[in-house]
This record gives sequence, C-alpha cells and structure tokens, in this order.
Amino acid sequence: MPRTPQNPERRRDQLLDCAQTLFFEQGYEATTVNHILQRSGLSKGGFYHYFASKEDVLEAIVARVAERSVAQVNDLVEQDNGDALTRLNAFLRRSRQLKLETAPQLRPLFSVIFSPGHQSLFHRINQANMTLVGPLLARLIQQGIEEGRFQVPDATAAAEIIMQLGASTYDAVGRAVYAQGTPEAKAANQALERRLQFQGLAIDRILGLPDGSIRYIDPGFVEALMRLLDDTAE
Amino acid sequence: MPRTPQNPERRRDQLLDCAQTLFFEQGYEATTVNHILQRSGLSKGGFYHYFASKEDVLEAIVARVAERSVAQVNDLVEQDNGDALTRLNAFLRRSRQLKLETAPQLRPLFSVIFSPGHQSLFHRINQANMTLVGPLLARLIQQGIEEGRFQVPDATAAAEIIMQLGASTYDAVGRAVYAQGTPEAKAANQALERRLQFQGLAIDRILGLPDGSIRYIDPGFVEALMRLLDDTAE
DNA sequence: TATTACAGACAGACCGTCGGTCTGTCGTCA
DNA sequence: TGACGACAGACCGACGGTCTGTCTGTAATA
Repeated sequence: MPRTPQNPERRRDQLLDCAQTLFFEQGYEATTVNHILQRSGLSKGGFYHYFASKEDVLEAIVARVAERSVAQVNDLVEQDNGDALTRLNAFLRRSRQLKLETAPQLRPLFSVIFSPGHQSLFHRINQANMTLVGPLLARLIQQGIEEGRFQVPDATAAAEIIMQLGASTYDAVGRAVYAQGTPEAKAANQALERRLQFQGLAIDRILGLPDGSIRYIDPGFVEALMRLLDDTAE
Repeated sequence: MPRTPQNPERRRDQLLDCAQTLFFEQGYEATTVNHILQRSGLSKGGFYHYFASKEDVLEAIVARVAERSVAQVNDLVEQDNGDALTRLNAFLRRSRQLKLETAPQLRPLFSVIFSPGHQSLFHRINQANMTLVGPLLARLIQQGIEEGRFQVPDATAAAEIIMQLGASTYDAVGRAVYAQGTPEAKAANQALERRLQFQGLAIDRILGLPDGSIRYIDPGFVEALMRLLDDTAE
C-alpha cells in the first residue's frame, strides 16, 4: 500500500467519519479496527498514531456528535428574546428539526436499534448530549421560574427529567421503525404519535403549565418521519 | 480437572450466579468466559453445553433479574384492593424497597457505572424490566382513569414515561455514588434528594394528581442508601 | 541553494487473548 | 451393554493492540 501523507487534522476527521459511519451501520462492537482501516485506506500504524484505542475513537465521536448538536441549539439560548415559554418552544422545535435532519443518517441504526451493539453507542451519545444540553435547558427553565410562569422547585432536576424523556423518544421511535412493513405498522405509528403527544403534555404538567402550552410535535410528525426513513432505505 | 457432574438446573443456575456476580463487578465486556469458568470450576465444554454464547448468558441473566423483580410487585397488582392511587403508592413503595435490597449487590456496579462496560448491561436490564413491569403499571393507571382520579389520555404511554423516569434514577444515583468520599459528596446527595423528590412530583403532575399525592421517596432516603452502600464497600 | 538532521506520519509483521468449536471421555440409567 | 447427556480440554480464527522500521515534509546549517 502506498503512503499518502495528509494534513493531520483532515486525517483524524476522515478516520472519525469512517468510524462513525461504520458504528452507525453495524454498531460499535461489530465494527473492527480493520474495517475502519479498509474504509479509510490507512494502515494500523497510522490508525494508532491518531487514536490510542478503538474505544478512544468512540469517545471522540460521541464528543463530536454532542458538540455539534449543542451548537445547533446554543444560539436559541444565548440570545434572550421573548419569555421562557416561547424560547422553550423554539428550543423544542429546533430539537425536533435536528432529529428529522439526522434521521436519514441514523436510519440503519434504527432498524437494528434493539441489537445490543448499538445500545452502548447510543446511550453514550445521549449521555454526552444531556451533559452538554442539560445546563442550557436548566437556564431556560430557571428564567421561566423567575417569570413566575413555571411552577417548579428545581430547574436542574426539571431539565434532567425533561431531557430524559427526550432520550426515551429514540427507543419509542425505534420500536415503531421495527414494526414498519409489518401489518402492525399503522398501529405502531399511532401508538408512537400518542406517545409523543403525551410527552408534550408531560412537559406541560411537569413545568406546571396549562395543558397544550408546549408544542412538542406537529400533527403528522410520525408519518413524515417514517416516510423519510423509508425513502432512504431503498 | 476432575469431573463433578451435577444436576443440570443447578449447574445452569450456578453458572448464571457466577456470571452475574462478575458482570456486576467488572462489566459484561471486561468479563471473559474464562473468568466464569475459573469461578465456577467448570470447563469450556461444560459452559458451552449450557449456553450458546457469552451473549446468551447475558440474556438469561437479564431475563432472570427482570422476572424476579416483576415477581416482587406482581401480587400488588393482582389483588385489587383499594383505589388506584393507594395501589400505585404501594407499587412505588415496593419498588423503592426492592432497590434498597438490591443496592448492596449493585454497589460495585454503581462505583463504575459510568464505565462503558456497564451501560449495555444496565440498559438491557432496564429494558427488560420495562417490558415486563410496564403493562402492570399501565393497568394500574387505567384503573385510575376509570375511577376518574387520573387525568391521562393514554395509560400505556403514561406508564412508559413513568418507568422511564424510574430507570433514570440509577443514573442519578450513580452520579451521587461517584461523588461519595469527595468534598462534593454532601452537595451531590442533596442534589439527588431534590431530584428524586422532583420525580415524585413529576408523577403527580403527569397523572393529573394534586402535588404530593405520590409518595416517591421518604425523607432521608438518600442518606440511608448511601450509608448502606458505604457499609458494604469496606 | 544544496545538504543534512529530525520529527511526525505512516506501513505492516507480529503478539497475546478472546469467544467459540471439536473431538473425545466419563458416568448413569434403561 | 449401549446410548445419551454432562462434561474436559486441546484447538482455531479473529480481534485489539504493539513494535520496529521506513518514508516524507520541513527547517536549520553551511
């Protein structure tokens, strides 16, 4: 194999890209270092020049994904325009949009989300996400408390719980994706839609808001999501 | 190594016991089949006579743990005495008690709960638990709806969300355990107590009950838990 | 400008250990 | 006594990771 020296940062990013694709497609455990080498065209020596271990790559990917997603919502929290409820709704809308955008990329992951190989990967991304996004959400809730709109004893705890609910969405979506193509698909979609609608209601109530204050999902969200996932499947 | 033939069921259980201890102590990935063999005194041939793979052992353990925990709360749901709220509180009390009882066993797990090896193990146990216990809780909530006490559009979705909250408890507890022995220990404990208290409140509100209807934790629960974990540590 | 020296960027053979297989043996019960 | 379940343990391929060596861009020196 010929040597093709590259800009270190590019190489590192390239390796991360390759690894991320493979991890999402087949899971962390099922992906071998040799797979990554094959895909990137690099040698083992090269790989271990950039990363201390396969686990190290995972950590880098988790950090990168989390950073990117926090960057997507950061501006909403930075600029303080409007009351807390408006901003919270904007925050949730952006999160939703983010989910839709990354859905195609995550599609192979969803179809096997129940396989054990993916759960660790997935849980870690969520964990990192919560660590980074949680404080932002907490500040937002704190504002709502100070405005006297949110009836909540502890902003941090509330943020954690709400984020936990958000994370559980993936599980629910995964179950619906799993049912796709089967006779139960329609029922599964409806169950998911009910579930998501309930999550919005749950957030309302947890924050002590009147039912329906939070717009968690738009009607037909599930249908749109499923179509998006199906289109990219074939 | 001499042969010591045993009753098949005993052997299987013994293998599961050994594996479970090791998985809890060091995590699933870090535990090798050889470790299990060493601890049980069995040979490889013997091991693979009972289980198809290491993964197979995990599944069996997950199923066993989940079955045992469902058995602990099943009676409360079977016999229908009292209104839904009373029964729900009994259900939660039993769950709490169950957590306290298994805490010492889980102690080594908590201290390294953030290590990646444990997350898959942990997530899977939770998943199995939710699958088994979820429907029970849903029936309970359904009763509350029919009584007109719970204001909830979908019992199943509500049950799922509440269980999700319960599962996230371990993460929160893990964080507090992690801080134990450091200067932040006290603050971490207080944060955990607030967090757990909030979870009870969240359940109240999600179900449309007046604040304080659900007794999720007794005061000093966290202190007691931490003492329990510390005692078994040394 | 030509030469040299050096450090970082790789290549790839190699190693120990892992999960899992396979063949054979022992004990038990029909 | 033979057949079958319950093991024993040598063995295998593949994996993550190491090690030594080589190539190349760059900067200092003359």
